[in-house]
Amino acid sequence: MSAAIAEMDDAPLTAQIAGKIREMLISGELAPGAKLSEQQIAGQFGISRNTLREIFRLLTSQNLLVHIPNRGVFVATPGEASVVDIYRVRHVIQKGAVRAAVRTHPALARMRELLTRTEASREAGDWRSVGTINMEFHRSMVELCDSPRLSASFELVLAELRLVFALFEDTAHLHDPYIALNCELLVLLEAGDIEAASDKLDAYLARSERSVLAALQTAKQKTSPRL
Amino acid sequence: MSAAIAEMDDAPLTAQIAGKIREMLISGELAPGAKLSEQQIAGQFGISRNTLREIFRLLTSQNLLVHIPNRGVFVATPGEASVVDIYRVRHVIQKGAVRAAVRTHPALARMRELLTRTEASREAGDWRSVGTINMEFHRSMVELCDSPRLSASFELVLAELRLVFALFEDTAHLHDPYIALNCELLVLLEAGDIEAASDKLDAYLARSERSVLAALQTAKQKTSPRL
DNA sequence: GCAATATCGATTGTTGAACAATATGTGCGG
DNA sequence: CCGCACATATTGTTCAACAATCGATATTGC
Repeated sequence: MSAAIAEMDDAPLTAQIAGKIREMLISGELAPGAKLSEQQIAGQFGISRNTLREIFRLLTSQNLLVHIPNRGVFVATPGEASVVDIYRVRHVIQKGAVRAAVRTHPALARMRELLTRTEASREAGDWRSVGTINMEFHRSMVELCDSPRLSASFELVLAELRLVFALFEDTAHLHDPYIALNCELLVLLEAGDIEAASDKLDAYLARSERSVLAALQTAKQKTSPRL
Repeated sequence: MSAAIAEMDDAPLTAQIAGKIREMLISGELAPGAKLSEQQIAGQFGISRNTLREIFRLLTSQNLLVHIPNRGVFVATPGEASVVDIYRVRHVIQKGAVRAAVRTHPALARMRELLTRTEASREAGDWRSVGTINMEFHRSMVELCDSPRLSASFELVLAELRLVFALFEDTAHLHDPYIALNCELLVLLEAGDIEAASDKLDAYLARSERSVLAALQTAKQKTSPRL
């Protein structure tokens, strides 16, 4: 009945907690660079240290945590190099997706639906939601490839990118200008104009990367003026 | 003294064993579909069950093992769907690499070197080595992107592909025809002819995929005539 | 005899405690 | 001020145990 939001009872304990920690990471609840003490986190979630270590291994393999031997695990702190790399991956994979696009693909319909929901969230001023849906939009775009492995790889970098966004507090202006670009891109895809869509994607990614890098720059200045 | 072959002492125990198991997987020592009992494997390597579970999580996240809750972990058995998907990923990523190629990139030199070593191994009749070097060749190609994350993703599917090769016994004819194609492709890249190189890559991948699928078909018939 | 069910056994899931190995921090002496 | 020994805390790893779950076997009823 009320099992609407988060009710994954049956899933193995490690998956549950891993999901929770993942949520805390991309929501910024766990600050980047923070050290995650095994003892403390294990106590906090009421699980054993051994079980937690399995979870840490999982999240580390997803680039959300960094594991330094004999030192512990830390929340990853994506720097400019990571952002550049992430957008390089996006460029390759998403361009491949656009090239593989066919007009009848269900992913296009999903993208259209997400776009309307974005509009709604934007008018409601829910920028947090706008960011989430925007991510989903691009995730769906990659599904044009019909490749589970490619989608999985892409999801990895998207999660990492959300970690970057968690560094900022004001995400509004980071998403706002791109809704329109998303819309234009989708129209081109629905029309089957691969060439134009590809160019539009280039523009989108270049512009997005620049603004993320800029925001990262200012954010870094605020948190640590020197070093 | 005799510390020639495998002596990674300092690395954490889990990394060591994980590497060993990984080797056993891609060398076919652990047959696809085989169940890996925690107790047995842990005893075999003289490590604890807890430590082994961390390793299993790692290899599972790399698609080399399949983890079924409350059932255990099994060596992944890539089927036709996996092969098709793997080549889809290769298509997207490697095409992106070719597009990003610049004539002065060090990866090109490495590819050239690997090609000569392939020739040597081929004449020596060491097909096992030919396969390994061929993988390295394509791995280097992806490094044209200068993207650690893209390289990591690609390495994942390559490892899985080697798992497929482990299903066959006669890998000679699977690599032989492609040495020449690799060479032609490299020549085009060195000449800076992106367009031609891209086409050549398409041909390579299409042909390789077909032969792998064919080999998989016959291999499956031999192991399990029905079902 | 055969199908549905109950039971049993083995394996995985998870825990807690223990010890070794390693890094961090502290104080001492030079 | 610098380097070195020591104390401390955390991670790395193991072990033993118990709960939960799955598969197979044995039982029961028809």
